[in-house]
Amino acid sequence: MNSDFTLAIHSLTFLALQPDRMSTSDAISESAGVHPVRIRKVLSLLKKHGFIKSKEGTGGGFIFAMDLNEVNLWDIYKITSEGALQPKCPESNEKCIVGANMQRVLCSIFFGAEEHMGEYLKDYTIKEVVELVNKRQ
Amino acid sequence: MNSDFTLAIHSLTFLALQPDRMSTSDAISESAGVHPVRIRKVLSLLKKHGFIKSKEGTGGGFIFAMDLNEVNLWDIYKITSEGALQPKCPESNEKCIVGANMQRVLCSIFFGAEEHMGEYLKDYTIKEVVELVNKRQ
DNA sequence: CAATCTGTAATGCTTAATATTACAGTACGT
DNA sequence: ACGTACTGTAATATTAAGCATTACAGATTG
Repeated sequence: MNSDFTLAIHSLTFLALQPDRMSTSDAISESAGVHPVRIRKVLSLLKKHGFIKSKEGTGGGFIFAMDLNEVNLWDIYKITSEGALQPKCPESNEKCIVGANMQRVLCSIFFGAEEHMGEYLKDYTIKEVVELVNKRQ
Repeated sequence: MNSDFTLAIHSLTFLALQPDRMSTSDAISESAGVHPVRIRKVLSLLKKHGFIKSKEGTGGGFIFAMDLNEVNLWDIYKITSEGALQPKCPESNEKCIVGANMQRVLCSIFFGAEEHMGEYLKDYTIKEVVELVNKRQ
């Protein structure tokens, strides 16, 4: 699984716990244990989709822009990892009935699998992730 | 998604269409467009779990060992890719409540996602994959 | 105008996936 | 018995993907 997805969840959860002030990419990256530039790349995506707001300059940073209940993991998956389940089939042999059709069949099956997983992920909002994180401190 | 999974499906589908004779790793690898050694590695796994039988020497190869209805994609997923959905979380910051708990929370969520996807994959047997492959020749 | 941020491109590094080579072991045909 | 055609697997090389790092422009504040 793409780690952009987990970094996005991590970042949003972090921001959810700081609802009143801006958090810097440095602070989030320190919490997540990755490079600040990587966090900014992920946050840039989240901003583009309206989940967070950002502000440049001194005292700037990132802050949640929606209600915690409105954001679920499927939303985040879609923007960070859609298609990640799809198998990267090599060029298979068109002369063979299996080779010629397998890619089409698998793509359709995996697309369904992703949709199915989506139903599961929709049940987790950031609010619930925050609660789970808070449970054992 | 791990390509061992799709190669296993490809191989089993190939064998399903040759129920009466043995197929060589060369023939399967040509159909799948990958190196024979890689196919043998995957087939070795399938054999270990009883899905296929193999025979060495002249006229040898691989052949299906079960009923096509008995093998579903979840069975294959489990032996080739179990845990593939799990995020590879970097060492996050234990001093931060988010960093300290996120991995545990995500692991549990992703485990659930995999189980959920399993319910979907169980509905596809190799027999059905064969039928889908045959549909448009 | 100096300090502190975001935003993003470019480059380098590290690890995972895959291909390739090599060779031992097994079965068959003659 | 011996050459040929296979599987089985380890070791190595190559390629691709993921990620870190560097660099720097632009925005904002005091």
